[in-house]
Amino acid sequence: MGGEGQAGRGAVTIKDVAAALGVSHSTVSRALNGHSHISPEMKDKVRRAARELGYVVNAGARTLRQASSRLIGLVVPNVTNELVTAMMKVLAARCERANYQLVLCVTQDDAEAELRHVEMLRQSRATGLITVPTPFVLPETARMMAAMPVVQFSRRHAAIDAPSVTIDGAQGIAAAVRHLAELGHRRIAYIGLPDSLSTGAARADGFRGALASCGIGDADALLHQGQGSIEFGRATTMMLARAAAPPSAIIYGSADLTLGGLEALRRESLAVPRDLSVIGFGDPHWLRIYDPGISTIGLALSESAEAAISSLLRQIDARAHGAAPGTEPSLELEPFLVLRDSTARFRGAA
Amino acid sequence: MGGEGQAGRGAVTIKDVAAALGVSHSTVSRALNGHSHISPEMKDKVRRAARELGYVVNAGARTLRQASSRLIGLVVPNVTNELVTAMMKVLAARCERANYQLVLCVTQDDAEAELRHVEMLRQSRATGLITVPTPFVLPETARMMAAMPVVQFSRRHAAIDAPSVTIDGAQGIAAAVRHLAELGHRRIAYIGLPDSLSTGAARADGFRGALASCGIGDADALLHQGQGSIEFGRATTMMLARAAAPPSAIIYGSADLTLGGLEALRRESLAVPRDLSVIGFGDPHWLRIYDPGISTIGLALSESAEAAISSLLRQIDARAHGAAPGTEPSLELEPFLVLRDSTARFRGAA
DNA sequence: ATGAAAGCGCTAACAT
DNA sequence: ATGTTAGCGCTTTCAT
Repeated sequence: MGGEGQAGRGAVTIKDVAAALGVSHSTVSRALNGHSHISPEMKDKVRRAARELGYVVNAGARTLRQASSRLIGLVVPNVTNELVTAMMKVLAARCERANYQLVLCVTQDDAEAELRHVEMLRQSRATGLITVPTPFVLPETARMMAAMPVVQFSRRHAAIDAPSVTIDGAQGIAAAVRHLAELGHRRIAYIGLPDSLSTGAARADGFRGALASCGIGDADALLHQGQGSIEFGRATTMMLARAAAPPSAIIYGSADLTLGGLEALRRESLAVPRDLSVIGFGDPHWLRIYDPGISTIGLALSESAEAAISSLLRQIDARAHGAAPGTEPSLELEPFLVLRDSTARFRGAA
Repeated sequence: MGGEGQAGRGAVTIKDVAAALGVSHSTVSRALNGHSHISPEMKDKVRRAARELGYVVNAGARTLRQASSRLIGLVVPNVTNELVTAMMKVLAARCERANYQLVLCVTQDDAEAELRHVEMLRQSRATGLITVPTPFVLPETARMMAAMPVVQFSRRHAAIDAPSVTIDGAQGIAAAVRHLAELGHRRIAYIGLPDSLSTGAARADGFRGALASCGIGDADALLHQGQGSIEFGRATTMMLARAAAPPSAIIYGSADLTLGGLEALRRESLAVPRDLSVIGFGDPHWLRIYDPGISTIGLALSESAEAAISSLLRQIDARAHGAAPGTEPSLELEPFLVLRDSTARFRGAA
């Protein structure tokens, strides 16, 4: 049934199909691409012949002709973050429907890797890209990005001249602080991401600001920023739990930090929320298996992904129609507090 | 500082660089690609001019010439599975080093989507692909795959003529059963994936076989297969816990089922392992935050990913050297029991 | 060491 | 409605 469908050189081309039918190759092209002035029978004959010969259109040749490929880049630091997986999922679906291919680029937060990836995307004439930029984007990277439709997602970097879709982490953390303050807590700790990440800086700011506006001073002693690893969350929580003057509540600044924190709390057999109130960040399903259920700062995952993608698609459209660029607005979504059973009224020194 | 670096038509080409230097465009090509017979000074001049003009090689044109692109496809049902994320991570790293781009294709276990993705990969002359095949691969999909280097990962499908790297789920489940039987358990339940998935079928087989070889009959009453969702794990666990004759132990057949199960156990306040022994599947970090720590069937994640990638790369190499195909062996890795504190000696009726 | 020229597979004028 | 032709940007002979 049909030819061998060889890849590479020697593959069957429209010329082969044309020859087999005794027509010109442009007729084949037209038929295959559903052009207007082509007789239905011819269209059918061509279609049939093409599939019988195992013809597969050469996207490269088409790209060369049309000067733009149907690739969309997704440049992310890792592949396990909640926001990233949501983005992959939604973007993959959208790409499939719109006949784009999704090129996944993992930077591991290495600026050089980021540059190499963006370079390759430019080389393959990617239509656009969505990026969670590394902390220290190279000037060259920013310059390359300037030449294509780009959306910054989750994080943003000043050097990149592209709209962003982010989550208002400051508000999220502030809401958590306020909730705890209302419950009477004063010694509230925050374990978060480093200032090098735009997300880390914003969340820490939110923490400080909320503390101040709640009339709680001496923020810094309870503010811990470090690598966003499970390990750091665990170690810092352990340290805090064993401190001479432990906090009565801890807020986490990322899902991994929360995970490490919960592991530490279980090991230390801390009674939550009796001895310690806890608020996590993000809402992975496993927060529900901890006993008690962990209150947390929820993020509108697919919503933010959708927003970013729409922004990118609008830029792509604008470019296709030769419209003026630079009008795309940035967006900052509000997170929301998900209250479960891990916070309680402050009941005196632990 | 350099030109605008326009994308699409009007971008600067080697001809522009050549013109600017008053040399021929083939000289530019040679210089840029580091060919042998080219003077060092010329190489330098060209390099400098290229970067000053903002030249970016057109990968499409190169592909057209060389009849193969530097794309590797990863075709997966979803993007959250432990094995899949491990694969993405490892493959992304390998691709970056070897100058490939990783095209992520998410099928959602829909055979039609799978076909469309594989078709697009063929069209863009992808060098090869790694796939976690859908349960019901279309003949057309299998045929397209026959034309390129392919490795099946985690699952395998009979219609696809390509080596596979899988995990011996039957062994994993059997080991879990044996462990529980040694602890005196007789009423052992298994909650797993459906038979439509090769993984689901194998694991269920392993369960039945181990039960029989441990002299425990009446398997079917305690064998529950269904959608691998958190919800199914939760509902089935709930049902089992409340049954007239509940099991004294439960084994889960996927990480999501485990997650749902643990949620149910927490809700029902079942004492693990006193009232119920539990063994999970896979080893996501959150198994450590449940109290007690959950014993589980551990998988060699990166190892299996590496193996699959190596197999693919070997096929690609072989093809490049015109070697005979079809000699690549399949591999089945052994999972291992990770013992924590969720299993205990059977102590009579609950 | 460099230049000239051909051609990869396709699409899109421009003919007819 | 179909055929002819040119050319996208690149690599690669074949000359020189």
